[in-house]
Amino acid sequence: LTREGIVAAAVAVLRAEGLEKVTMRRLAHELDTGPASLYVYVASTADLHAAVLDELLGEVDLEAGVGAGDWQARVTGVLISYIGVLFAHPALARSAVAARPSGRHYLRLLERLLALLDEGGVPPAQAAWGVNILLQVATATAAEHSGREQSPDAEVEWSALAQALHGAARATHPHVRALAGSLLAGSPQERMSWCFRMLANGIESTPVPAQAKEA
Amino acid sequence: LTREGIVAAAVAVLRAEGLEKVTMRRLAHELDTGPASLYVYVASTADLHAAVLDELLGEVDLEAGVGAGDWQARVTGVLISYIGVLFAHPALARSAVAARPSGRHYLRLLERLLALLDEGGVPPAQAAWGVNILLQVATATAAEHSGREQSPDAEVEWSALAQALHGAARATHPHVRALAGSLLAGSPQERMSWCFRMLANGIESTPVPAQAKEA
DNA sequence: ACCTGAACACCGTTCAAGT
DNA sequence: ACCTGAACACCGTTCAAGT
Repeated sequence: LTREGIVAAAVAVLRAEGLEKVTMRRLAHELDTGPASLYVYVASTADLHAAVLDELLGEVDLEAGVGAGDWQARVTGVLISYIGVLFAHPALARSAVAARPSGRHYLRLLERLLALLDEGGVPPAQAAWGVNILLQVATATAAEHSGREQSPDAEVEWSALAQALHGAARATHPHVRALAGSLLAGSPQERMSWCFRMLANGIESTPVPAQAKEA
Repeated sequence: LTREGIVAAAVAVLRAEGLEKVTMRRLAHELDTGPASLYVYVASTADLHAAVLDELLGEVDLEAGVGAGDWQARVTGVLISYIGVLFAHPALARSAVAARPSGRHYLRLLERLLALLDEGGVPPAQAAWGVNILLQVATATAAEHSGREQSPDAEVEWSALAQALHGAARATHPHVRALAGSLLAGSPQERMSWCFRMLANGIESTPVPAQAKEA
């Protein structure tokens, strides 16, 4: 019984049955012991899920989009690969939104993104704050979309939104009414590409406050 | 026993003890019945939490930042008010990341943000896609920060990250090493203000693909 | 229709006691 | 030090049976 063994078993259960089944009791059963035994190596369920997340992050393709011309496309490529990895594990994406990861694969991803921003000539202080938002948006996007395909009432939720938007009263919600089409328009791919280009533009052109440059 | 009564009881429990206690069994106990009875009015725990979220959204101050000069400051004001509301209920913020809300208070917020972007002269198609990202970032920010103060090991997690960043090897993680200070710099307020200004700049200056303008 | 008791199939975490 | 049985205090959801 080791931490690595427990995490490996957790990843196996994740791939086979999803994060919902990655529980202390289930893992204990898998490793032929009782749940109490795991607490010697793992602080809590949250700790375990964080370890599983970092393991998965090893699959992100850091060279994605290297063929493409500009640095913005390369950043987009890496982040879309990151989203792809999280897409495969809906619940993990949701847990990643609240987590403050610091594992080795997370650091590797951070280093790569900072290198790409540097290549693009983005001022370092802006790159530092910007990379946080890039990862935050990517994580949230994965969490949001993965909510869709996972649960059976996701389709219901989506059409409830579409109905609410199109049914908004012209008198009280003129902008929602006028833009209902645009709000729902575009494929996920189109929206993600636009989103990351938009973020790159914003990060590139928005200076941070002077005193925050070195702290 | 009505849906409104159940939601009202849920909000009361949320305020008193947090979302973790807003469970079917607990609410049933509160309303002097069995958990099975609630399923006549509420489809699932997720449905219940979504209803509670929309209720809370009624507290967002849509006029925040109206004193300030430019539209960007007004958008930032509304979103910081939104973050403030979610901050008070950590777990709700996390659940909001995956949810696709469509309640009346959510629509009211959407309408206000679209109006502010319109005032700012942002092209409608860009405003439509942009408002999604603005709300997504605000929600994720609340979820992230609320993770901190809530759990006792949040401080541990944070210092683990700080250590990882400062301890990154110069050879393998040169950018992380060089920017460790900047990555952690700034107050939450400074970072949020920068973030929303950055997003406003990006949204304003990044055209959407032609075919997505009307769909 | 609406309501409910009881059951099914689970959870995380702690702790005293053992090896 | 490491491991464990057993317990404490819970969950969501379903369904047959009642009113």
